[in-house]
Amino acid sequence: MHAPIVKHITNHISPSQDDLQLFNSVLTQVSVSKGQFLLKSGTHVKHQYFVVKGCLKAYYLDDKGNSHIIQFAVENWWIGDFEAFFNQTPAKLYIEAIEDAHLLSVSYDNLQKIYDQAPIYERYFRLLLTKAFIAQSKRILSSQEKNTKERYLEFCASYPLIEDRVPNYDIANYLGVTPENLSRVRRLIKS
Amino acid sequence: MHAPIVKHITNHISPSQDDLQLFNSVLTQVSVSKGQFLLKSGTHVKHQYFVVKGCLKAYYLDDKGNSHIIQFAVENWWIGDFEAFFNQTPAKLYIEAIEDAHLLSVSYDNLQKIYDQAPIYERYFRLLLTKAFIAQSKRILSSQEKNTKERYLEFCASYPLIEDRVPNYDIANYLGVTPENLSRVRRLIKS
DNA sequence: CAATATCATTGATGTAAGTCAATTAAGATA
DNA sequence: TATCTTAATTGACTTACATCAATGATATTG
Repeated sequence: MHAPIVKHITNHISPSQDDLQLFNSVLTQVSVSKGQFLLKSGTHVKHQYFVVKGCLKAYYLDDKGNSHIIQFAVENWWIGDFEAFFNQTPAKLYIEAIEDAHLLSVSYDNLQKIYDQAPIYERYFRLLLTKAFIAQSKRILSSQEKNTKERYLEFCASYPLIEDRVPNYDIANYLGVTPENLSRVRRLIKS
Repeated sequence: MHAPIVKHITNHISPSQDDLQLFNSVLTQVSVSKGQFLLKSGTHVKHQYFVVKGCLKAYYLDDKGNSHIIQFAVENWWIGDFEAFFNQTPAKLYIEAIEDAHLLSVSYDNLQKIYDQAPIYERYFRLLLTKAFIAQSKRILSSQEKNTKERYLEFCASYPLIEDRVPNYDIANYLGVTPENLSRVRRLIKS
């Protein structure tokens, strides 16, 4: 049994031992070292990933070649190209390790099997999605009502585990501002 | 049986007649006329709403008194203060009818009951949430990589049913720009 | 059908953040 | 530890969009 994910699951739902056993039976261990890719745009998305150890980023490359970080992930976060996984269409995202990482993966087919055999996992992912949806709503609101300084402080407060593990230019990218602008904002905050 | 919502449900899952009967049994009809509120910030959020007829907006009022439209809803959309409903905390949103509207409501307690009695509805809402989550991701990306003109065109293409039923200042607000700016952008598009 | 809000448009000006270019600081590698 | 690479900072300048103020166009209502 993979302790970290079991804990994450039981924090959200109350599965039977059999349910837990079932989920564990389909997990595969994956490792990526810093700078390597867990997923590349254009490829088939077979898995979603749970982070046991390490730090990763998911980003999108637009028509102009600019990257846009969608999500960071550290210990006990799920990461993947959610849309491509759900629709089983080619990946639009790159997922890259910012630190050496150790993950657990679950495949699309196995997940469908699990939903049918243990419907409690419908609830697990419904709850995760609900929380992710709410977090996203806040990100949209924040980008509309707040300036860069406020958004940066909010980011540091919300993701203290991430702030020190990720370069500033990645944080700037996530916030949708330039590294230059974030640098100036950080100077203002310090003084 | 309420035909529109039955159709919406069966577009996503395959419930038994009993499952459908159960869901229908907890629905309540609600009507609001244009300009009236379905929900106000600070109140207890008992329900989520399915739009049978009409058009509504959900918005947030920030510290500075500025409003931010989170969501529009027309026929066959769900609307509500999702976060407050899920956490059963006081509403942060206002939901106001842009047109006279006719809705179906489901209460928090009844929804929990339904989840337990007919787990297939866990799947229904998981699927809805997944789609909403993906749509939100696109909204975040769009606001980062595109200018006002591109975002406005994208909005019109994505929500043709909404574009003509909502005043321009509401669309501007949803896009996070001023009505003046949207007006100028629309002029550029026409010429 | 006036009278009166409400909404959309236009112009003039201000500002936060972007861009481009150079410099300094910090990490990585040999 | 010296070298090379990558990241962060700073300055000068540009730009998209906001703000403020006025006017023109639609609705709404007595």
